[in-house]
Amino acid sequence: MSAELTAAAPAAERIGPILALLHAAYPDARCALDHRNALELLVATILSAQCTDERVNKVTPALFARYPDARAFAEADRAELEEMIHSTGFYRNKAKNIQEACARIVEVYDGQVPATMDDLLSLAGVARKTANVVLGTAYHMADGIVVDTHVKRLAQRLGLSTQNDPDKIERDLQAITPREEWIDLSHLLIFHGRRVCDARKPNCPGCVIRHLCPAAQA
DNA sequence: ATCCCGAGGG
DNA sequence: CCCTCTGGAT
Repeated sequence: MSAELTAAAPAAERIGPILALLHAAYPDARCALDHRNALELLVATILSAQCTDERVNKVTPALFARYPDARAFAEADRAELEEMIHSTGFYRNKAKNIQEACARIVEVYDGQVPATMDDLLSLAGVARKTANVVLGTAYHMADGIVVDTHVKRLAQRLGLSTQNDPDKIERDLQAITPREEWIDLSHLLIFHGRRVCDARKPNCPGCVIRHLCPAAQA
């Protein structure tokens, strides 16, 4: 007889099937921010705050052509940089953070984006979410799990965490997810969040993991 | 808790 | 009009 897993099962038991079903649904899940190196990914991720990746990808080609390295960003004219990233929102904070972060990368890290959590967190505008993106995708050294707005929402709906603070949600996810899946987990939840488990009107009937979701609507 | 901030969708 | 988008600093 099959002990069918239900939405009422503990998160630690549901995470395996959830990962397997999402892997099957989104075999191409990956970082959606266009980039060619760690610095470009860092800048794109800072720009992605409260902004769609699609919009970030519209401004970064010209941005990366104009500013090819950390020194170029650090020495850029602030007003010109602000204009180039204006459409991503929060453009004053983002321009300031990019320039301060790049100045430190030049002065302290010899122009190379650091590859440890503590060093990344010392950069302006970089907290755990952005640091986890750079470590996981640019350096393939997942030190944590990316918890953005999609991961937060889906973790809560799926009952993988009852917390509200992203750092606490990250710890809950770490506790039930094999480390080798930490990078994929975020990409899978982000893809699913965008295509099915929308913030406004989730498409539960079309969801491949609805039978494992406490929040699923009939 | 509040501020930063544009763009797109409903 | 309102809500949301790969957040972070104060």
